[in-house]
Amino acid sequence: MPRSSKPSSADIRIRATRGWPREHGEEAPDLALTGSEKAELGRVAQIIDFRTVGSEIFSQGGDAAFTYLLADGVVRIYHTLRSGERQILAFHWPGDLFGLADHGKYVNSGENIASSRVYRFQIRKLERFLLKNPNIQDAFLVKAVYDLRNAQRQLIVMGRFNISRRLAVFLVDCSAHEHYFDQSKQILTLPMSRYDIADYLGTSAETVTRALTRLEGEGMLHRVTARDIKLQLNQLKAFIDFD
Amino acid sequence: MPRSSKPSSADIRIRATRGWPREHGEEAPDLALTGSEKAELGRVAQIIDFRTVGSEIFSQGGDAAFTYLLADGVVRIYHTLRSGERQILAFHWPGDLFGLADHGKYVNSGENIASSRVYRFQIRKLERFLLKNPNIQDAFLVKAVYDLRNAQRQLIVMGRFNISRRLAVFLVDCSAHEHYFDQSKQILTLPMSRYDIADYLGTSAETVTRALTRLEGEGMLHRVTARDIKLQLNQLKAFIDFD
DNA sequence: CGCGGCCTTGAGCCCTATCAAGGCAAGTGG
DNA sequence: CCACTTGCCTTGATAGGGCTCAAGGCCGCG
Repeated sequence: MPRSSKPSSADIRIRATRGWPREHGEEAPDLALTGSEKAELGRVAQIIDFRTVGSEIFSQGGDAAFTYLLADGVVRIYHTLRSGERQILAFHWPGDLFGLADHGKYVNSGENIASSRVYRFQIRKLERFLLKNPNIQDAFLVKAVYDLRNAQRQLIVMGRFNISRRLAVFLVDCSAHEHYFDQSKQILTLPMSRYDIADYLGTSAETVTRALTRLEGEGMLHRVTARDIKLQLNQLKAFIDFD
Repeated sequence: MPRSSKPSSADIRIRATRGWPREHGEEAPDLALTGSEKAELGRVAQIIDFRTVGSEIFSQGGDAAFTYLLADGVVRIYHTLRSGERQILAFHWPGDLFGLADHGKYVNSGENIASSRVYRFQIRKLERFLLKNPNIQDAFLVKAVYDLRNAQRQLIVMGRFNISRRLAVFLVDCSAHEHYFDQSKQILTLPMSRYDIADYLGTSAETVTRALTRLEGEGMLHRVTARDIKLQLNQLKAFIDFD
């Protein structure tokens, strides 16, 4: 059951770089918004808490009233085909914007896969607001371009990598998010299931498991538990051999 | 050999919708920019002609000085991996913006695959210009989001469709561009090779041919010549069964 | 302690990649 | 005007990666 509360602009952040993520597996920094810009943005926002995992934040085909900014937690964005197949298009982490719409309808669905806190902006209000605040509008543009680069990167991964490499890329990407990666132990705690990973990588849950087994056999990782995975980042990055 | 000339803002257009392409296979309309906005935008642009097919407009890893807007022709955007494999990320048609960069370097390469005319904007100038022209900046934001939706759509296609369906989607998408699709004869004239299509769909040229053979066998299309293909759009769309 | 969801492993098959070779069309030079 | 070249397209044979169906194991929770 989501609860909404008054906005506190304190921790408004939009995560993006003005370019391709630098060192692969490094978290992108926040865009530079001044305190007063954050405060203004906070004024057009509501905060909503999603405590229970797996609640729908918005739904494919539903009326698109809001654009969302994740403050805390992890969100999966997915599209469902008529056949019932599901493609996960992105996992979103704190500082990400989401809620693409078309002609007033959401194009995808969004669900939190960990207890989450989101800001939401009424789309019409936000549009007017951005037109009056070119610096903030610029931040949104930079973020959109950043997401576009990421989507293109994923297209490369899907188009040219086998499942093992796709998985390796995915794990390294996840390791960029401090909250889920214990730097000292090098242990990644996955917030999503094998099915989620499979639907993101364009494969099946079984194949994800098998790819994990293979990577483990190669000594690139070690499954402490199903969701806690010790990574050998250097080996994984060498294996990925991106670019 | 590209030739540059003075900008004439007459035909500046940015093709995008504020949402997911409506009827699949319909060309997106231009964003509403006033005549004076187009004129202002034209003032910060140069026009360049690329007569010979296959010239490089910009190159992965090269210093990113410009953002490009296609006035005429078709452009392929691709990324080359260390292994030499190539993934085509997009084909661009008139009204499209391209030239993503990171930290001053282009992330991908761009080449024209048909005689093309492009506007180019010096990136620094463009950024300053957009900050002073919120309506135009808004158009760029809408365009970026439009491209993001398209990239996500392609992710669905790559993640969940077999090659025949990917190809069908591709052909229907191409048929949206009047200049290459003879409405009365229902004949699509492909400006790109089988290799280009393969590298876009994440497969091989042989498999593209085989998929064409299969679709032709099903009566969904007919190869008049290798590049001229008569489409049965209704059947193809039914076969795609998107959403 | 038993249940249910998630994860893992196995067997068989199919789609697609790869390697190889031949066909076709356009352009070139004699 | 015709042989030759070259790039692109098509078809065939074969192998293998990944999907699907099936079943068993593990863990957290009631």
